[in-house]
Order: sequence, then structure tokens, then C-alpha cells
Amino acid sequence: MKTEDTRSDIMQAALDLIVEQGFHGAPVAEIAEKAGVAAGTIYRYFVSKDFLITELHRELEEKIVAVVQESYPSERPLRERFLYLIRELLRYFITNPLHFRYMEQYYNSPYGISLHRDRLLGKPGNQDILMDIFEQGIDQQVLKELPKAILFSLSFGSLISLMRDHILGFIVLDEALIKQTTEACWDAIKR
Amino acid sequence: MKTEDTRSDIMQAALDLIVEQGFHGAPVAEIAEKAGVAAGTIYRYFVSKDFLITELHRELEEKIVAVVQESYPSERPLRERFLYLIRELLRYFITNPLHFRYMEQYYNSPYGISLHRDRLLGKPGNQDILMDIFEQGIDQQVLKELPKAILFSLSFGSLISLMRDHILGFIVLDEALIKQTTEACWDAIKR
Amino acid sequence: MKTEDTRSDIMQAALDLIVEQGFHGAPVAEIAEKAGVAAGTIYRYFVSKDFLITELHRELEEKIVAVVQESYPSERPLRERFLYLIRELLRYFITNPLHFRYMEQYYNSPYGISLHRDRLLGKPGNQDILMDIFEQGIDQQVLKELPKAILFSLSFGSLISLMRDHILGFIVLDEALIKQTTEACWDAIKR
Amino acid sequence: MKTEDTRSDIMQAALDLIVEQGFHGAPVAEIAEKAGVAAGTIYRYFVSKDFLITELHRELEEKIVAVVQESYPSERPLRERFLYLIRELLRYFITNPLHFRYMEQYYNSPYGISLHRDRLLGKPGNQDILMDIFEQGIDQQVLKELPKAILFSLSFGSLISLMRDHILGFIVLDEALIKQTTEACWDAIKR
DNA sequence: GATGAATGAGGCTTCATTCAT
DNA sequence: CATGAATGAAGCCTCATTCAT
Repeated sequence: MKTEDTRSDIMQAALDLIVEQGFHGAPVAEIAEKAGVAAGTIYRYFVSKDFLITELHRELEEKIVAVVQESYPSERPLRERFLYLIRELLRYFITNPLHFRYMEQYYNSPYGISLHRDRLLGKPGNQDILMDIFEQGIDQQVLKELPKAILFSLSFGSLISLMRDHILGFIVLDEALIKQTTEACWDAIKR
Repeated sequence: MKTEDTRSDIMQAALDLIVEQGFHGAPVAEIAEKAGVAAGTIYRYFVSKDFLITELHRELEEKIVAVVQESYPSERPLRERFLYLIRELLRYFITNPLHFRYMEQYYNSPYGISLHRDRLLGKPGNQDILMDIFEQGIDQQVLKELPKAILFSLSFGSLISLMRDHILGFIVLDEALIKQTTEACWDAIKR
Repeated sequence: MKTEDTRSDIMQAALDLIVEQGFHGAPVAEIAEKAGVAAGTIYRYFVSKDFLITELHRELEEKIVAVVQESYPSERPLRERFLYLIRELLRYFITNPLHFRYMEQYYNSPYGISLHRDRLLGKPGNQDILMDIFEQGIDQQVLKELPKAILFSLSFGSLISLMRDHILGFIVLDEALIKQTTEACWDAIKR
Repeated sequence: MKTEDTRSDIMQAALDLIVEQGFHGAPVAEIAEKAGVAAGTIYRYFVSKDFLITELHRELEEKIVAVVQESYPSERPLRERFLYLIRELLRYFITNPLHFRYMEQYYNSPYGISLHRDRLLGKPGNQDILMDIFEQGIDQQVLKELPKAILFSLSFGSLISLMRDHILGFIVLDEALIKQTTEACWDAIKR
């Protein structure tokens, strides 16, 4: 497990353990052991366990946002852009299920409580992308005339639930299903 | 706070505290204080804190299921039954936000991990009601031809997200919006 | 060691250990062991180790002040009152050497830093008594015309040093010596 | 801060930090940083932190003793010699307040416990000078007929207390006051 | 039945010291 | 010689649980 980058080792170990056992079930000592370092070493990289947890969330989010924004078809029609966003998110999480499960835990914990709305695509960048889509969609009378927050829930709420089920093995999201489900998300918000 | 039913007092205190501060932030001593009993007393009603937490979940679920099943229009058309289910759930949680928040916490914790699928309407009874709707809907070519688990996520995932936003105050679900959103949920799954 | 009063046991154990080994040399675990209780028990009586230390100081000071003020001859001449104060303090500390050593440690530590001047007789009550003596003494041209803080150091600085030497066994302050030394303290400040 | 003499840099950094924050508040890492060296480097000059602390005390004492002994008027009358000693000490500490505060901390700590009597002027050299004064003073019936240790406390105890108050800013010892206070010290011991 | 003082395992964190580079 | 990342013992504190009253 011990690689060259101690900091990454620690974060990976924390990710694994927290996903598996929750924040409580991941004592610093165990994270350290899994990372192949001494407990004290963790404190050379993170001022506290809380900071490690927060940092882990921040970096994951960064990565996700970057992936989703990359090659975002900003010039294409609304529907296409919306489907792109949802599809890429699904793909990202299918590829990185631990990331999904970590984010879920984070938001449903005292840590994430202060984050409220900035969920998932909440980073200003994405938020804007998404809200732009909703705004334009309402303007163009393509989407239902509902508050944007509701449009968000209608589409992304489904996505999150789908991801959870996929990860838990209740369903297997292959490319065909991804296509169908993302379109179903669209159906929920389109006029 | 001290009423005649000590057991209920304890559960209510636990509910309040856990919703407010999470499982970590609800030491047995504090629950006891809030319930107006001594810490030791809790152990006369619940063998352990874990059991109290699990029990609280179980009873809440029971209550929710009972409410939703009551006057369920089993003889009415599919769409109507579906809308009824979602609407009643939304109403229940809007009336009892603590219950919603507790359930959410529970599922996103080591306690709920083993529960996986049986979320929300997961109790056999409801599960069946819901799955019946999906099954018939597919048969009658009213619903999209997708695995039932996916239909579940598409509709109920939205609902959960809506509830969270309502509770956090991002949106206010009045009767008009409830109508529109439940119908949007239907849009997501209908063919 | 275990008596009826757990709180007192803890304070006594802390006093003994801290006097013997300093604040560093008195881990909570050891204090607990010496007091005949579990480590956690200490936290039922004191919110933190720091609080225990501060509280110990506060109570000792209270006791000392009470003893010294009792039967203080407020109607007698200045010199007599001054000698009374110093003599009683010496007697108190000779009888309770641990108290003296604890106070010394306390003042020479981050804990006591904020206390600065309110040393030893610094409690408002005593402070006033002492300062009254100095003030009247200067007025009546009985004492040297120096700032009161200096008169304080000239007399009480000696006293503290004497106490330390007595406790360390370099000298033995019997009644005869107490009389002579308190008078020497007076000589230092009298005109 | 980095000068040519690494060893001195370390001692100076330790002095500053310990005076400011106490022994606890001066981790080796911080001393190293302040000295402009790596933590490990300190161990090339001092076998342990304890040794550094002890050494710092030793060297300060050496310096103080040297200063006080220099131009000591060994041929002048008793009173003059005594006043010289006290005055020079006061001046030294007024000029080097950090040294005073370090010594105070040192003596009131487990480190200094074993040093007992050899306080301040305790180095054999000074000790002798001082004790000579006391001895001769008693012989010549100039000083009170008290144990030498008591004469020491009566005069030097005041001095220490004065220094502390000066450093804490309660009083300002200018030359005039130094003269008066040293004479008051003499009053305390003179017959 | 109820109480709440006591317990002590276990969690987070600090920091003097070592040692490979 | 110097570095500073790594170590891990040891410290403080929390809290679920027990049990004598």
C-alpha cells in the first residue's frame, strides 16, 4: 500500500475506510494502519481528522467537476447538454463508486450540513451550468415552469437514487440503461 | 417533557437530539436529560443505544407505512394510485419533518447499511403496492419498460430530494407545487 | 485513600502529585489512581484538567484568606496588624506546606500568568487590608515613602523566600524565629 | 536570525520561546524553526531537550555571576559591598529581563527542584561572597543575629519580588528607586 | 422500577526523538 | 553536518454501560 506519496496513501485509506464503515468506524489509528503509516504521520498532512475529511470531500468534488466540465457541449441544444451532464455524472460514479458513497456520507453528516444546496454539482461552475440550462429551458418554454430548485430535485434526485441502486447491485447501469434513464430524467422536467 | 409514557419520552428525546445533532451528538446522558429520566433508565426500555436507534427507525417506518396505506385507493386507476402514494408521503414528511430527517440519517449510517433496498416504502406491504403499480404499468404499456428498481429511483429519488429541499427551506411545497411535482414524478416513469 | 467525598479525594491527589512532580508530572490517569477513582470520574467533577488546577488554586486561596482574616486585629496599631498578617501567613504555610508549594507552582505557570498582582494576599479583601496598612503607614510617616507595590515586595517577597527555605528544610521557623523574621520584614518597610 | 553560531541561535530561540510560552509551549520543532535550523539539528548540539534547558540555565547563571563579580568592591565596607551586589543584580535583570524570567521558570519546575538553595547567587563563588558578608556582618554585630539562610531570604527574597513586579510593569525601577530599595533590603537585615 | 455516580475502553492529538537521504 | 519526514508513546477527554442504593 505504501507508495511514494504518503498524503495520497492516507487519503485513499481514509476514503476506503470511511466508505466501508462510516466516519465513526474509521478511527485515525485504523486509517493510519491501512495507509501504512504511523498515526502521528497523518497530522503532518492534515491538521485534524475533521480537516482530512473535509479535504477529501473537497478534492473529490474538484475531480468530479473537472471531469464533468471537460468537453461540455456548451454550444449544443439544451436537451443535449442536460443529458450530457447527467450521463457523465453517472459514468463518473459508476467508474468511481467509492467517490459516490463518500460524497453521500459527507452530505448526510454534520460536516456537510453547512453545505446545503451546493450539493454534487454545487460548485459555482457546475451550479451555473445547470442553472443556465434550467433558466433557458424555462424561457424557451421547453421545461416546466417550476422553481429551479425543484427542477434540480426532479432530475438529480433520480440520478442519485439510481447511482445508489447501481452501487448496491440492485440494478446494473449499462450504456443502454444510462441512455434510457437520463432521458427519463429529462422527461421529468420537460414540459 | 415528562409524560406518562416514559418509553415514548425517551424515543421523542432521541429523535429530537439525533435529528439536531446526529448520532454522535446525542449521548445517552443527554437523551436521558431531555427525556426527563436518568441515564440508567433508558436501559430498562432499550438494551442498548443501538437498539434504541434501530427501534426508533422501525417505529417511524411503521407509522409512515400505516398512514400511507390508509385509504389507499386500490381500486382506482394506476396513475391515480401512484400520485396518491407520492402525495401522501410528501404530506406526511412535510407534517413530520423530524421523521424525514431521522430516516435520512439512519439510512446514511452504518445502522442503515444493512437495509439497502427497503428504503422508505420498503416495508413488504408498501413494497408490494408500489411494485404492483410498476408491474401493472409495464404490462399495460403505460410505464416505460425498465426494471422496477429503476422506476423506483426515477420517481422516489426525486421525492426524497424534494423533501430535503423543502425541509432545508430552499423551496416551499404548497398544495399547488405538490400537485405539479408528483405529476412530474409520473412523467419520469410514464411511457 | 477512598473516603466519602470523591471530589475532595481528587483534589487532594492532584495537590499531592502536582506539588511533588509539577503540572507535567501529574497526568490525569495518575491523579485518578492516587485518588482511588477511574480517570473518567475526574471529569464528573471538573470539566477539564485545567479547570481542576484552577479550582484547586481558587479553593486554597479562599482557605488561606479566610484563616488570615479571622481575628484580624483591625483596631490595633499599624505595626501590630502588619506583623499579625505576616505571622499568620507564615504559620498557615508552615502548617500546610503543600498549599504553599502548590500556590508557588501555580503562579509560576501559564495558569497564574493572568493573575499577576493578585498574588497570595491578592484577594480583594486581603489586598485591601494590606494596602490600607501601607497607605496609612505612609500617611502617618511610619513607613518609607515608596509605591505600595514596592512596599509589598519588600515585605512579602522576604516572606515567600523564607517559606520556601523552611519547606526545603534549610531553616526551621520556630516561634522565636517567626517573631524575629516578621519584625525584619517590618524593618524593611518602616521609615 | 541565522547567524554563524548555530548553537547560540538555538539557545536564544529556546530562551525566547520558553520565556514567552513556558516549557510546554516550546516544542523542539518550534525552537528549531525560530532558530532557523531543522529539528534534527538541535540534537547535534544538545543530547536532549532536557539538556538544552539545563544548559541554558547553566550558561545564564554563569553570565550573571560573572557580571556581578566583576569589579566587586571586595575591599570596601560591608554595607557597601552588600548594596553593590543587590544593585548589580537588579541592574542585570532589568537589562536582561528574559534571563530573569527564564531563571524563575527554571527554578519553579521539575528541572530546578534539585537545585534548591543554589538559587540566583548560589554558585559557589557568589554564595561565598554573600555568606562572607553575612558572616562578617554577624561577627561585627552589624547584622541581625540570624541564620545566614534567613538573612539571605530577607534580602534576596525582596529583590526577586521587586524584579518580578518591574518586569510585569507594576513598578518602574529607576536609579532612584533602585537606591531606595537596595537600602530597604539592607534595613531588613541590619541590626 | 428508577437513579446517577462510577467505570474504563477507546478516540484524537502532540511532540521528543530517530534516521535515511 | 544538516535535514525534516516519520515514528509511536503518552496525554486528555468522551461516553455507553453497569450497579449499589
